[in-house]
Amino acid sequence: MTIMTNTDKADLGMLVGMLGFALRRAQAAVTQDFLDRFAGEDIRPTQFAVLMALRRTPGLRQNDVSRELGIKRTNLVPLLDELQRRGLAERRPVPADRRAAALFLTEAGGAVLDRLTALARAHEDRFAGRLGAPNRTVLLGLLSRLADPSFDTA
Amino acid sequence: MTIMTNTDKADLGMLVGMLGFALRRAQAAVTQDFLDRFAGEDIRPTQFAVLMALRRTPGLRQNDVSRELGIKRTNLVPLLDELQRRGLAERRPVPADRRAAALFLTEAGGAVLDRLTALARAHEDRFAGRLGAPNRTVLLGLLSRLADPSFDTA
DNA sequence: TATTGTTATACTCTATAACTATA
DNA sequence: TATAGTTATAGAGTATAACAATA
Repeated sequence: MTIMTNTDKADLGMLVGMLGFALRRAQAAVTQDFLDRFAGEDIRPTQFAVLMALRRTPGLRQNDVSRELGIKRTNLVPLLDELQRRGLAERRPVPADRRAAALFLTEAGGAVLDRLTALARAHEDRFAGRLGAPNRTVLLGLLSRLADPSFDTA
Repeated sequence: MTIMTNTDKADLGMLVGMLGFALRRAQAAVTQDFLDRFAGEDIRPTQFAVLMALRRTPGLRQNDVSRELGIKRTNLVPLLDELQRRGLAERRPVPADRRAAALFLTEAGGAVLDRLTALARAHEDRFAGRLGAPNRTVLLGLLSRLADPSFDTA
């Protein structure tokens, strides 16, 4: 009896037709490009998302940020500790609720975020180029639809 | 001076228009559904991918599997240890290269994979329903294009 | 009683260096 | 010298339970 072996490239078969697998590969490519570009600023994707949220909506509470960005409250604490340690964001007391902390970009944080935004634009442009700009819009729509359970019964 | 606060839902602004963020949210939704459905079989996405690859291409070497699926060789070892411990897959010596191990589904592994495939089909159907079947095909095409650097200069 | 932020902790995923046995 | 598989380990990312202060 001969033992069958196969040293060819794996034929992934129906695996490549599965959404989860396709998403994983696409996200790996996009995340790697992000990490390369942002390495010099030492900013991770989640930190960038928080800074963006604070620019768009100053005064957010930690609770809001964690809920909207899908970060557990408990994991947001050390992330904010570091942004604060680096002088990019700050927690301010909320007079109306002394349990809460309102979050703001510092002036330095705003300047850094300006640089980061330029990096992010080049990052987005790379993948817009890979897709074609109209397809990028299509993709964003389909991805948000994937994440939205309200389309389940439709 | 009044301290401005904002307890509304965060306006995520241009964050929702970023591919990385959209991919993260979509993948979270898809992965959660996968984990829910596969919890009873105690199979994780990566384990499932390996089993699928072994069905499609019996006799693959660990090196091939790790390269094609994007798993580090080193992390594949404990994964295979467990599949083997549970009697779902096995390593067989390769006469032509005594360093290598050829990977195969066991009979029990094949039977389990039949069940898993049915779960996977229902899983895929949920999101096909969320998108509409034609859109699912469009999405898969755009995702594979995102992951393919050969489109960079095109 | 419930909520906000916090601490401590654990589990998964991923990544690197170095070893072994073969080639 | 290089490669296949392995070991040990470290770092992210993410998860739960429980606490103090406040509502």
